[in-house]
Amino acid sequence: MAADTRTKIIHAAMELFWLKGFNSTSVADILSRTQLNSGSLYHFFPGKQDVLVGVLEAYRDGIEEMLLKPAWEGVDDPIEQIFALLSLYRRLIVESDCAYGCPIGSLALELHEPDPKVRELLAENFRGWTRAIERCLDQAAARLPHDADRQALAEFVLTTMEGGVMQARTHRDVGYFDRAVEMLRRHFALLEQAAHARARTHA
Amino acid sequence: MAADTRTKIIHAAMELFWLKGFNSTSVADILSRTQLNSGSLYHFFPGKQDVLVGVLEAYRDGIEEMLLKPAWEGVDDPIEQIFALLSLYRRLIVESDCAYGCPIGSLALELHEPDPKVRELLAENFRGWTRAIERCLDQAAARLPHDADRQALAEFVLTTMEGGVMQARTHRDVGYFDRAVEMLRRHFALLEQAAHARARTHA
DNA sequence: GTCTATAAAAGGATAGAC
DNA sequence: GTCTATCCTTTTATAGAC
Repeated sequence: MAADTRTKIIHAAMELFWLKGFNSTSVADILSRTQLNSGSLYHFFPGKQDVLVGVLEAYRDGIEEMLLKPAWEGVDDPIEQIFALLSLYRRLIVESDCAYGCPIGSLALELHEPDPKVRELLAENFRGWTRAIERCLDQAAARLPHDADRQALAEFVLTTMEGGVMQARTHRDVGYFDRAVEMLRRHFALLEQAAHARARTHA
Repeated sequence: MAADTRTKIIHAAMELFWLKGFNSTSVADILSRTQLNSGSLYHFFPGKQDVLVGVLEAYRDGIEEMLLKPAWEGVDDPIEQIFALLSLYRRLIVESDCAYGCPIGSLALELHEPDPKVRELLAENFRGWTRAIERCLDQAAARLPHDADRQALAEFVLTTMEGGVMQARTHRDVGYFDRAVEMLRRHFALLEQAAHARARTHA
């Protein structure tokens, strides 16, 4: 089915905000890419800010289908699902010649005084991401120390992704991302070891 | 001594780029804050982009005096120096009501097609930061597993800081930063344990 | 719902006197 | 080195016909 006008605008803006950022994307850019006219855009959106709201809602609502499902294709182990998601980001980095930036993270740092709706949507996007990781950790709970803070650990996976993406992009070298992920893997290995050791002690 | 014009511009731009970002800071903003006129700025800088270069050079050249020295006041243990630096960021987050963003990280994600000079300066800033951490790790080498990759570990400290700052800012809650740092602390604790265990085995 | 034309403002940068 | 005035472009947004 041909996308309706509103959807076309959201998708074009999604890509442009990702490629150039919010401030560097003009309404004219969006119109030119969609082959629409000013009147159409302002019929659906009061202003550019509202297009951003639509884009952030689309990211939030698409996390399952557009991000997690592709990343977890054929991966069953919950811990490996976490690293499979990180591998997907690695692919995006490589495919963009290390110019990739997480669209949510980039917007979160670009917008210095976002209106409350925008800020809340950025936070919702992060929460959706970390909750997905948290579900993996819950499934793997038996392999982790029982006092492990799974929420904090899930947030730390996001921390690793965002920090790794930022450095890979800045240095234009995916090695920075790889090493960050490797550190996280080592952390999980140490946690699983600690859980084992403790289990043995109490056996 | 009264700062000369060039310095005044750099300092004003430094603060404005940090508060509002590069694209959202106009030349007029800089002029208004410095009480200077357009002619003065363009006498010292060919354009706005070049002011940015000056700002990034100032950050790079000031890392020791402006960042590390204050952070490490009275802290001798090299591992504790790492966490003292992170504590300084925590203070900045709290003092800004959780609106704080790392100026380098924010610019690194805001500027999507930076010219080579700007990109290289962003990278140099990150390198200066991670090298400082690496020096701490070198001093603490005996307490870490001997096969520990200290460069990767130093980069991971930056990863933690940047990811933690980004989430604290987005959620407007310093707890996100605290939990990221706590995870890192746990990682260091596990590393020191592993180093100990191995040392005992080989004794 | 979409089109064209255009208003209204902001932004980067320059010119030329002093 | 600094001042004022101003050019030119880009940008967001609106008006009103269709």
